Amino acid sequence: MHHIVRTLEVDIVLGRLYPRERLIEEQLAKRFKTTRHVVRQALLELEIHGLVVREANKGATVSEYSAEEVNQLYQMREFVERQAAKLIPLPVSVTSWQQLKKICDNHADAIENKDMIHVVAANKKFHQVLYRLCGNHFLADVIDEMAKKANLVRFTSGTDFSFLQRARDEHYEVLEALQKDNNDTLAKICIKHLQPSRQLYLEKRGQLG
Amino acid sequence: MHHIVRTLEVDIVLGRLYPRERLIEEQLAKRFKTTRHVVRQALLELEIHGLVVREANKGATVSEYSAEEVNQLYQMREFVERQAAKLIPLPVSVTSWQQLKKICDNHADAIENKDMIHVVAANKKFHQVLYRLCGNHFLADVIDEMAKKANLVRFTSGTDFSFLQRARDEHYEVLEALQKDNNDTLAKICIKHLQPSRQLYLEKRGQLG
DNA sequence: GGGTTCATTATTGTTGACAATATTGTTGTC
DNA sequence: GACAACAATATTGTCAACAATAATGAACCC
Repeated sequence: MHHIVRTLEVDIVLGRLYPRERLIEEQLAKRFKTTRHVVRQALLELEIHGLVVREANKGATVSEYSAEEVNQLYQMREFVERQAAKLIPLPVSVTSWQQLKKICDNHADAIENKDMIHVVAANKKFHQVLYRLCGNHFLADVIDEMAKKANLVRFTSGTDFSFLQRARDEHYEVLEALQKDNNDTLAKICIKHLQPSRQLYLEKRGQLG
Repeated sequence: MHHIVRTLEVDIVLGRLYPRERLIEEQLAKRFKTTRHVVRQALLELEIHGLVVREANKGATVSEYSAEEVNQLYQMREFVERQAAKLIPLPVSVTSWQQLKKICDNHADAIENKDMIHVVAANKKFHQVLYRLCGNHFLADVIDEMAKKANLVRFTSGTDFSFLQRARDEHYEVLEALQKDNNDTLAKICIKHLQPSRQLYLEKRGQLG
């Protein structure tokens, strides 16, 4: 079941699913070669995480955030990621650093190959491993949750190459900061890393509304 | 279905359900006069919120947090509640204030009557309405989520009267602060308000382990 | 008696069918 | 042609029965 949830999340990140798009149980059941039952559970999970909205007897649709909500969401992300960055004991252990380095390199490779699925996976993994270093898993979980919600927003056209390159470079900046002993510097980079997707969305939204 | 979730949450707050206690689908189905199916969904929801743990083919049990996790949880609660307190525009509107006042009074009444169910309900409502004033519903939601998790910890023996009285008095302190124009003061009261339950748990835990 | 295998029971996991509801399409009337 | 009432369809919600798995207890062997 969790496989369905993850796949739908990826669909959302990659813009294969749009906000307000309907999610029909039977169709999903057919697609994932399973029964409506397990699809239902998956939709419930997505609903709880705020990625889809469900109305009784009407069904599920992909959530949509207003510009105001997007601002609130990013305000929250900055807030929790800054805190986590401040809590990470610096410099980090060699093993942690190497683990992150590896993920970064995978991410970079995936970008080169325009393999968006692995780009998304490596990117997600990088942030998860990074923020778990703060030592507080409640905080790390919230960061992860907010990142998922932000995926609703980041409907980047798949080939926004400079956008991806910038993210990649910033990951290496993070790696560098993790070897030094200045949490404020690390926090600054993390916050900076949040801005492009936020702005991209608000611009696109501005064009529409 | 949501009714089951809420009822089980209350059971947890009131200590009618203990950490590690098994939750058997059929028993719950009988108790709530429904089918296992809807019980299952309720358990899934509780699992996602971290209140129960489910193992494949083995069933669901009420979650248990280690002392370390409790510390992390309260660290997180202080962090988010402080932030929300700082964001609330002060002084609050008259209508908001009166709404909170009413809830406070209900809470006080329920304590007098030793009506624990309403005590819990009013207490929960007070915090929800209060923190929603911060204007960021993502933040407010996280605060709510953390409060739910903390309920696993606060297995207060139902008649801990002085504990309840103190909470009640602190609510009125909050009300007072909401009429003034000092977010730091408000934040301090909010943080102070968190301490008793944290300490109570750690003491009890200390007795055990 | 201690341990191992096997049967029994308790519990969860899965399925298909049916009921309830909302949406859409159609007909008939004015 | 616009509107209302009704019929048909699409979709979600609920249920009971069955299958699969894990926990428990009994019988057996050494």
